[in-house]
Amino acid sequence: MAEVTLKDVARASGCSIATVSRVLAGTRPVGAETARTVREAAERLGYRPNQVARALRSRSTGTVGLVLPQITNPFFPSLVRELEHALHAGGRAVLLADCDDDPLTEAARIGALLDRQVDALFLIPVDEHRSRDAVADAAARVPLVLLDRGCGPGVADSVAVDNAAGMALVLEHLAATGRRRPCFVGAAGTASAAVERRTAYEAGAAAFGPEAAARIELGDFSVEWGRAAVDRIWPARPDALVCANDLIAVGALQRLRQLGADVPGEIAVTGFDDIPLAGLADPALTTVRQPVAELAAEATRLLTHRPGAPGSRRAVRLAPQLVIRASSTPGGPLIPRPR
Amino acid sequence: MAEVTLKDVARASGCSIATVSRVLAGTRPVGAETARTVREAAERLGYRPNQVARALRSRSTGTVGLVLPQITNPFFPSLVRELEHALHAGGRAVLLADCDDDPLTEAARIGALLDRQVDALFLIPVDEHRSRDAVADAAARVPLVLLDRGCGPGVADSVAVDNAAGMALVLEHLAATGRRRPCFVGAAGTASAAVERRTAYEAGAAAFGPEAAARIELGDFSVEWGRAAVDRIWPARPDALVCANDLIAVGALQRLRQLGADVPGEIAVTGFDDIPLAGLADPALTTVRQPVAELAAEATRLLTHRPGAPGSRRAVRLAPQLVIRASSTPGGPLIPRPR
DNA sequence: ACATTCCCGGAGAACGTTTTCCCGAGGTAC
DNA sequence: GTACCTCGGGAAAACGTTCTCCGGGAATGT
Repeated sequence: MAEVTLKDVARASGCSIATVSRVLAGTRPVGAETARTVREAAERLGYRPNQVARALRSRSTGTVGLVLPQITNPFFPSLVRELEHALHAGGRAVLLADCDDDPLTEAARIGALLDRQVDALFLIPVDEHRSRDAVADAAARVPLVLLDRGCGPGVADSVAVDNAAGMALVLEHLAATGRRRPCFVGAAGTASAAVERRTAYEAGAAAFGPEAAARIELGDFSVEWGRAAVDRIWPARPDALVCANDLIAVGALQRLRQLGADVPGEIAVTGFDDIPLAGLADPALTTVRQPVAELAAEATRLLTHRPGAPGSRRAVRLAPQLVIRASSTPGGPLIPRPR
Repeated sequence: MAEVTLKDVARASGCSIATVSRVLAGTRPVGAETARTVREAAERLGYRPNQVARALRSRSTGTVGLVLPQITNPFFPSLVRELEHALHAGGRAVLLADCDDDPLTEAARIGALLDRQVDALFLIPVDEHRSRDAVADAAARVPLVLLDRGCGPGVADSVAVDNAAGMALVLEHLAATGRRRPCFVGAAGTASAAVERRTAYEAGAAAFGPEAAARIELGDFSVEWGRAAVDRIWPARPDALVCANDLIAVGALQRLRQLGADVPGEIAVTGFDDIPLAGLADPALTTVRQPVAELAAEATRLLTHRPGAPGSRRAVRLAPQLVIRASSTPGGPLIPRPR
């Protein structure tokens, strides 16, 4: 029951440690007969290579750190899931670090992971600016892929949804279903998602007339803000509420219902991200689905492809998908258009 | 920029590797003067101990595996968060493994984590029975704490909420607010949470009369089942729907609304777990809050306290808390009673 | 027949720590 | 003065791999 090592297998199979290692790792051709003997002995003894020793010698732990602001943010679990599966499929393990939305904790966690010799880092930065130094330092030491949110230009490779395209899909849909007076409920601050979605709204809303692009309320990415925003907006009677994420939209739906507004009859509401909650809201929320599996696949692809050339940072943007549900379609959900 | 090792610090401070190690690890008293020199050199060079080498030598990685069925299950993220914080506070790191609700994947993940020499495992088993062998094997190798769900008696230490107490709180509350005809919507199968909550309902419902304990519908722990269950139950016009978890309850709320039922006027609905969605449902869901932080604290306490005596498995049960919201109180939420 | 290559396998260094063992200096007890 | 601690410190083993180097034999070429 005690650990069986290469030495044990070597002794049992009557050859040297080096040979056993070569057979099991397949790093160099070995005579067919000896290979058979070794494999049999390894099997019989139940040998499992010690990954720590392997890591020390080969300078690669087969471990990737995953640093995120708050696992309780409802958008992250599905992303974590996909990343975990993608990495485990490649035989790598995931060291998880939750930052509690605090840049200092984030820096500490990154340091702890680096001390543990992670081969690479997946990181969703807490803050566009305040995460930057720690992220840049880390990116200088290991391959690092930024996910979902940016962290200043040229700091590291990044993979994210194309926020502008998503917002365009929403506005296009609203226009096609006859909405005329949209209004945007977004988040203040410099987080990339907040900025990109806001500016994309401004750009796209021009098609609804000059004043539509100006109907913007900014708070944060929370349900509470969604509720509060409705109180500020509803008197102006917009016929569509474009929310910067699903939490805001859910809050808006709740408050609109309290006020007796008819969604989607009087006013359409849309979200962004397609968190699980979106489909469960009442009415079910029209939203922009992030291509989570593709994000994960692209992220893992990035870190295998890049040894660490510091010159060219890559920023991959993936196409989102519009998910049309009841909150924007009086006659019930439509079939999403192909794009 | 290349890794600075003990050897470098030794050279810079003019003493031996052993001494440096002793100073930095504090394992043996060292002369005050040398200690100062060493610490200064370490600081100046920016020395960070290589955790992999440390792990190899000391046979302890300072790493704990966390194995769970599905990170996308809305109850888990907060638990993961608390566990992660509790462990990181102790200087340990978390290797995350998501099993995709599949016992085979679970066994593979457990094996992968053991190969990585985790010091211990936190595990939420996928299935009461089909997880058992893999869990028992793992528990024989490292300290293992079962969380939230059981896995047969005597397999490993476990920490979970006291489901019976939670269900009792619910029934007590319903009785106190005048409900007379409760009905239970639970999950079939042998999962410990499903069984315990079901039997606790049966025991507690006896106070409502003999037929109340028999009003039980069993499906699974999903929103869909909650919706479906309402269709089977509503014709009998119960005045309270006791759901085995929040997802079921949310599904029930949705369907009841579609049917035009008045919640909580005509019928109260309660859940279990207090997932984030519970507070956002409409009406907000009365439910039983799991003491997530305490679960995590107790779990970490268990694995430090127990070297691995195979004789006595400990099963810790923690008291839940009733969270009273609008779904069970016609006059708006009451103040939760102290207990 | 001899040089060259190739193939298979072993001995041992290396990875960066922790820890055991040892040594010398200085103090104390007799 | 000798015996015996204690204390600060160094040399080197050990952890379990991977990988480099080396050697012996067979095969091939001239």
